[in-house]
Amino acid sequence: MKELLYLKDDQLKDLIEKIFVGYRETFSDSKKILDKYSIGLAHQKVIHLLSMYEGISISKLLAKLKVTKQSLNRVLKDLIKLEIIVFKKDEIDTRIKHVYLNEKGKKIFEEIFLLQKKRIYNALLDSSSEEVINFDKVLKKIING
Amino acid sequence: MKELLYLKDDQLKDLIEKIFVGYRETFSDSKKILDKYSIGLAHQKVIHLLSMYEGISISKLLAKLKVTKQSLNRVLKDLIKLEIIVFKKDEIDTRIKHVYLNEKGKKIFEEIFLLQKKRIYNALLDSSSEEVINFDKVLKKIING
DNA sequence: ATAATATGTCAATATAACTTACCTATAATG
DNA sequence: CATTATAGGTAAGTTATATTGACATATTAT
Repeated sequence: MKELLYLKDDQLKDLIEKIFVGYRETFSDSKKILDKYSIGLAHQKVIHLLSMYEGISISKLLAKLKVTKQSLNRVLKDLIKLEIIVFKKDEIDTRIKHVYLNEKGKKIFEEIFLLQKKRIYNALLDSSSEEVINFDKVLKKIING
Repeated sequence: MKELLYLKDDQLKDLIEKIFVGYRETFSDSKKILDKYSIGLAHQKVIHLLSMYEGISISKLLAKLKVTKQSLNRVLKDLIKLEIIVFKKDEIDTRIKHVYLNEKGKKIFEEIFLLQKKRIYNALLDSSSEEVINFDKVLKKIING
């Protein structure tokens, strides 16, 4: 954007609203499935990360979620009750706990993801690969702020 | 993306995580200012929309926020106590209430926005105008699902 | 031996939202 | 004019998610 010399506040406000709405809609499509298993948005996020990062440690999960361990533990306890996660101690450093979705957990994730990904999938399908690459690029820059 | 024939689940998972992180970071930069006025994220969103849509009606505000009116009213009462919003009845249909930020409200919004926009501003500044246009395009497609 | 790290837990509180129910005022429509 | 719809408000109780602060245990690193 250097060539434009300025970025108008109105454009920035508009983008901020869109980031909010995009997030909200992306994480509300799968609500029916969450209700089916009596879990919520916090559980969905944890399951999502467990699917992406199999065997992630508690501290890394905390770092990705940016919540306190008290908050995360409530969610993990619910997922244990649901019988969808398992833990394995690190073989070298036994303080570290690795968290995994079991088969049931993976199935439930697929149920959630099937609904959630539709919105993104359709948006990308309707875009050129360059548009998609640029979307990803800018989003990454926003995150790395 | 039609030319690619498929979109991998891993790419979609990654984007969904980024959408979450992008939202969270975008709405956490201004926390210090919110604390200063003893308000929270819900208030920030309302103030943001009032800055974008001056004189918006209650029902349109509700539609944009997608919350219940009980929830919105808690926030509006706090903003009234803070003395930063005013109402004007619609001249034609007096059932309709238009909501405005007053001068104090506009100043507080600017304080919040100054911190919040930096992240987006820098990301856009570091991008080509085509990247920015494509980011906006894809985000719009995600929203309009 | 001591300090740091990884994790867990108890208790209290805060924030933002929800459901259910009911209310007033005004406008639109037959 | 009577009825219905719309715009908005309110009360009570509840839920979801997160916080702070304090403390505890096991293990690893120095």
